[in-house]
Amino acid sequence: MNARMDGQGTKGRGGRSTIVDVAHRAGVSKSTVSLVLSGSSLVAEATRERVTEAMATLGYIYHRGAATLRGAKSGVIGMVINDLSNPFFVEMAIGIEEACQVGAYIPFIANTVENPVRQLQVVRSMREHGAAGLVLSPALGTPVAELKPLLSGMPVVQVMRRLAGLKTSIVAPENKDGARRATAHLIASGHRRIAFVGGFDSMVVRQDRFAGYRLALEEADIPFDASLVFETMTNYAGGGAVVPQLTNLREPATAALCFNDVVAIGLMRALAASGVAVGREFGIIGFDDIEEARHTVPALSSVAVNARALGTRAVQLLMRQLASGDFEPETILCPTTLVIRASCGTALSAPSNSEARTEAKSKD
Amino acid sequence: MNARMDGQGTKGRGGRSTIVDVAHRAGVSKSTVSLVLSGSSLVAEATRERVTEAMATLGYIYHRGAATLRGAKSGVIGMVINDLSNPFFVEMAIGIEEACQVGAYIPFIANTVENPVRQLQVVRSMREHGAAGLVLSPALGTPVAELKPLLSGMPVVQVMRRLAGLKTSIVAPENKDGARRATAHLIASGHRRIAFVGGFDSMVVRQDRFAGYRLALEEADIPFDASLVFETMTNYAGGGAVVPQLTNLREPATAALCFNDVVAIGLMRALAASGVAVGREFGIIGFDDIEEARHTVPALSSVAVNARALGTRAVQLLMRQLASGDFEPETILCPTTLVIRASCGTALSAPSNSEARTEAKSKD
DNA sequence: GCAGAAATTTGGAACGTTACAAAATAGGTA
DNA sequence: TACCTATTTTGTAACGTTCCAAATTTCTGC
Repeated sequence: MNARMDGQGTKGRGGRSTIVDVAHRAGVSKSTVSLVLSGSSLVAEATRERVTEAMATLGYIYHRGAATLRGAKSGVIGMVINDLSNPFFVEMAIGIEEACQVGAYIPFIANTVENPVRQLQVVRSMREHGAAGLVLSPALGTPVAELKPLLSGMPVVQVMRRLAGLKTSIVAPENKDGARRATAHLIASGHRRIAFVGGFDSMVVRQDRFAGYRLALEEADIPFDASLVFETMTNYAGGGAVVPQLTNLREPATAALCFNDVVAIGLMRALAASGVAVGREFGIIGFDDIEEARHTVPALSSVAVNARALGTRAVQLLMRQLASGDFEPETILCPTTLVIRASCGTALSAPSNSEARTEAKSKD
Repeated sequence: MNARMDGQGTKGRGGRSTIVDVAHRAGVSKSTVSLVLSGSSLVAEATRERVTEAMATLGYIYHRGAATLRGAKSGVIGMVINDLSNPFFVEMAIGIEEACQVGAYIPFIANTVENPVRQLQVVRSMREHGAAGLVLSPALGTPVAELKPLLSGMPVVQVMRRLAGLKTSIVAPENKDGARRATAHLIASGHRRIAFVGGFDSMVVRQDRFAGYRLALEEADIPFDASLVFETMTNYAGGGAVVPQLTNLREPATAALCFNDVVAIGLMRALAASGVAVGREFGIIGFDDIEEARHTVPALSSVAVNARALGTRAVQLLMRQLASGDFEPETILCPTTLVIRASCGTALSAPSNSEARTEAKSKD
């Protein structure tokens, strides 16, 4: 209408070229460009080509913000992970990504570093950016009351962990059953003084695993001894930290079920450093079966949680809800596998637990 | 103007409440709400409180898409990482996050799994979502021609790796110098047949490290022998794969500088499995100094690259450019440290290299 | 060559936000 | 009280996109 703009580019002044610029260049209306963008079959092949070409030469970039304004779905799934320095969660994140990819969603990861404040920021930010849904592995000590309003109206799947007061879909391993089987294995190998090491009582996951541990004791008529339970950080250092108390028990423990592999490895290293022959004198079973468990000396027995599968299932559930529009909470429990290696010392006398898997030495 | 809407909520029908709903509820105009949102000092304290309260009760969520439409900056930094299953890059990612946090930016991570196609998708998606800048650790084999147009007009820092034809800011370790010092250490310990293991010639990082290796040989007047150079995948398996050829050399090698720690550990395990006493019979030095290097048996000597610092510096640079609006490419090289442990067997006879650090046994 | 159908294309009018200029209100002072 | 200055508040016009109804073009069969 008014004077025509400067030669090439014809950008909308902000540097970024718009759908209108493209339309101009291709000699069509912006509606047509929009149609091309959405892959509509209405537009004629020749036109489509002309438009596509114009987009390429102008370096057009789709402005998703403008689109969501009109109600378009963003195609982004937010994944909020508590601790990416833990290889277990990394593995889970990879599973999440894989599943997103097949569903044509793009995952944006945020690492909360177990910091509830940061988690709040990050969830809000994802929300503001129009994420279609969230996969959440919540930080420890998350204040549910503050988090909840940020999640309303969008599908959320809590994976691996779950918050006490937050009613969303959940994908988690069968923690209780896994811990029960691991403990039963130790018992069947002759242990009766079995410690439970790692985590804090406030963690729901620990509650589950701990419950499995107690259940196995109960089933074997072994009295529960609270002095065998050690709360500690869930990292290498945490595992190492309990050694002084563990070795100073009046009635010594002969084995330990650890909250996770990282704790188990920390414990194993510290015990070895203080002269205890792990595997022969002391049995250890971890939880999660991270990659490293295969490479420690002795190799660590562990309750295998398929982290990748966990992530994958979570996204599949989320995508299903997204597709159906029905966000009704749903819970999926994934089975675990007891993997017997050298650290529990008793591979030979392994009981007839059909669900246990003893790894061949040559497997590595 | 027309009939008033239904009681509570008064949402804009899409479920999400808007600035207008808030304004209505607080009895002010939407302009005022916008002012409150941006923390302007123009608005009276009483009004601000009323508005804030209205936002809380309505569960208002800021629509960043609408804001960017008006030219607002998004406050998001995209971080595109080639491989999050590699602990080195995870550590770097954590550094990136930390730095983002202090700068009040929110990082969104995307893992490209070394897949250039996925990388393209992910970069485009970040762009579409209005990321203010990008920290990029590019995937191997990235087609620069396709990537370049997606990056125009936004500040980008390549970290750790760099693409041959892509002119952006760069933050990288002093690869050449680190490799030179590590090789010199092996030479000073009496080795003359030193292999270079891992990576492919197309990787710029490997070119740098390889150049340092050759420089050290040259400085010691040791002729270069191409049969000592092994190209292989940069993972555990890659390191293990070279053992057959390595042990079948006419003139055997007595030591190896590896492209990175993961390769070195793979090599170490495979050598140990075939009966070679690493540390005594064969010296190995890795690169990156990942956490695991401290825990292998024997402990792995390595050229320490401070991954976290690398990430931090990259973001700092990016934020500086974002603040100044000057996106002129800049290169930052971070120094490396040679960490001598047991795997190169010669800690005792360590040369007078003032920059080398020999780790005390008690350090662990 | 024409009506009717089918295939394409096209103007707006939103969507939720911000910036700007202008309006309203409050606070002093003569 | 009337006037001037600060202090607050508010319409209005974008921003780049999609959607819908309506307009235009291209095909059919006669």
